[in-house]
Amino acid sequence: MSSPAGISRCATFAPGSPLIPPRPPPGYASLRVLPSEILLELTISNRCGQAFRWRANDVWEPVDREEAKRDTVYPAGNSSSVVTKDESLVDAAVANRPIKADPDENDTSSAWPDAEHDDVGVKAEHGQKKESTSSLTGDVEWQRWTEYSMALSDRVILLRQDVSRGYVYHRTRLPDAIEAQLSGHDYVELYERGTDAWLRDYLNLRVPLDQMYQEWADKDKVFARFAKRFAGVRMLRQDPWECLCAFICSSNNNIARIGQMVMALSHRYSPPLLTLEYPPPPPTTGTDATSTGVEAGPTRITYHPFPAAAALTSEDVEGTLRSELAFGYRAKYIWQTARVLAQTHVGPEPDCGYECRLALEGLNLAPVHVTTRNLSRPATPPPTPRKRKRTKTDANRFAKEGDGSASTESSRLQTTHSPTSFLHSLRSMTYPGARAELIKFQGVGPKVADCILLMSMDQPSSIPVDRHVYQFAARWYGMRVKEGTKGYEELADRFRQLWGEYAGWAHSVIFTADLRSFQNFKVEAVKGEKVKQEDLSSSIELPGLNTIDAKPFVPTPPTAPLVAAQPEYEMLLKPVDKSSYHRPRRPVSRRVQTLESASAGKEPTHRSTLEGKASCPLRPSSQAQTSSPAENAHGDATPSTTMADRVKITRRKRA
DNA sequence: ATAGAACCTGTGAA
DNA sequence: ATTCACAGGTTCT
Repeated sequence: MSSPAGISRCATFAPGSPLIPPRPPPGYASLRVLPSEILLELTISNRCGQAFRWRANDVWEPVDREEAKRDTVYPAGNSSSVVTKDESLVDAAVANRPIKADPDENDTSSAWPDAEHDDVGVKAEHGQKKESTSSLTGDVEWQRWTEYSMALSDRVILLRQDVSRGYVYHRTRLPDAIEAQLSGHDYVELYERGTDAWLRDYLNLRVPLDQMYQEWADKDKVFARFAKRFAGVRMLRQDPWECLCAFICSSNNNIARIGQMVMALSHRYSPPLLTLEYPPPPPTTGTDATSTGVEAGPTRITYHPFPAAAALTSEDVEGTLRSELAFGYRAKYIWQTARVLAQTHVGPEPDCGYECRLALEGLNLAPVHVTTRNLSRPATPPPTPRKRKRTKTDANRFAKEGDGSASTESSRLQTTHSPTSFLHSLRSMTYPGARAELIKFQGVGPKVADCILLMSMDQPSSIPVDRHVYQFAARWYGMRVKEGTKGYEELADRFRQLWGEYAGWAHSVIFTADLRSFQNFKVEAVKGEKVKQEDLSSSIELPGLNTIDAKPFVPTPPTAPLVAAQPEYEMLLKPVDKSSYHRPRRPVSRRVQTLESASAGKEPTHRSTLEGKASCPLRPSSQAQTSSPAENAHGDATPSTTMADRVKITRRKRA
């Protein structure tokens, strides 16, 4: 166990030897995962377009010189976690207690007291009161972490990745009232274990990613180009309801705004769970505020769970989403979807903490919590020759019926599922069956359905064919199809032919590599010299790829082989890809449309109001290193206006 | 059955 | 200062 001497700060990589024991920060538990199996930055970061609710905060900790004396023996090899039973773990956890949300705050514009501020993590004014940081004596060495955090229904999960050692560290934060009462034993037994189980499930750790990378790279030269630089792109197993909402928001939208919308939805329609405080960077780092001289205060973040469908069913939701949260035309889709779900599946929602409970019990499917008796639809793929297909318009009508006054037709369709359990139950359906169910919702088409299936419903072969896919299919694979239903399916099938059962996972690697947000990811910047983009745009010799005959591909239920983490991992630092491809121009007709809508008395696109300039430091400025100014709002979470800032004006014409 | 147009909003670039 | 294209599409005609 020879650890390199100088790996103190944000080591991009060092070989993750199983012999190197984990060194979790105080209060954190360890989960053994090599970076080739998952790289959080490429997976849960809200820049990836997969999950949208994780925050990324920089945290600095003084480097502990003397070896942390931990009594645990860490097994080498496969992913296995160690939950330290040491009481000091709990002590440390309780020491840094979360701050309560201000109860006196009076916010009329929102349902929850803090909703105007917390979703952006307001910087506190006073930078003097440093409570947790040790007094910084002369030459303290600081280590910077990126900490990801997200609220589940009953807790906040904190995640850090130690790439050099091959561990993910996690920690559970609870509301004040609960955390104060817990003994160390309870903390571990009631919460930390559940978090660990949830994390394994959520991160899909049973799938051997590194091994699949090798297989994909063998079959696909294009994939091989990205395999090293974009190692660790793993598909999450997200909550279906949240995933459904997020990808309804995704239509005709960019990743940054999708994330903002999902966050805004949470903060507006679910109560605050707890507030955490992130200290400002230590002065010694000299990364940030040295130029300004302004001592930054701590960043406070209040976490909200994702709201249940029932919270989005009241009449005013659509208008609120539209005028206050700037959802645009997607407001109606979200509202209708929530309404149809809540009125169709009338069983009680699972209690708080169901995510971890499900994972702890090893139950992948929803029907555990709710009896699924009078299902109107079979749990197996529906026999397609139905008399009269239930159309989206029908669903729309159904949504608009009064709450209690269910027509005979409606009541016949009701189930004892809850919205949550119904969506979970789609995980046990076949790909076409679950897809058909999803497409019934307004705002869900083939692409969005495939996103949901891939990212939350155990359909790893599902390939969402979007603009990117058409583009790189043509450019890199020579697959040219006409955009449209037929081309969509053909393209997806051909990629399934190429990549196999987990084709959707491979697709995600290419997709991520194709994001402009990651255009410079792990690319050594040659000083002053721009790397030419011809590398990627130039045609690549790919004999055979163009002639894959599109046999119908029948997706199979996912298998879950145990992960065999590869101990070796090499990072490629070749400055190969600095691509920015040129997207195809859209039809000129859009110009007309824009002009027309602008002249239709809408609010101006750019508001000049400055009053609501509250920044949105989802990530501290030091972390936003987007080098491409052309990045469409990816690089920084600093909108010109806040959600609460906008004035409601438009009474939309409803056709 | 298949094309086009329309749809909200925010941002960088021209 | 203004305008425009574009962003992980879907719905309607």
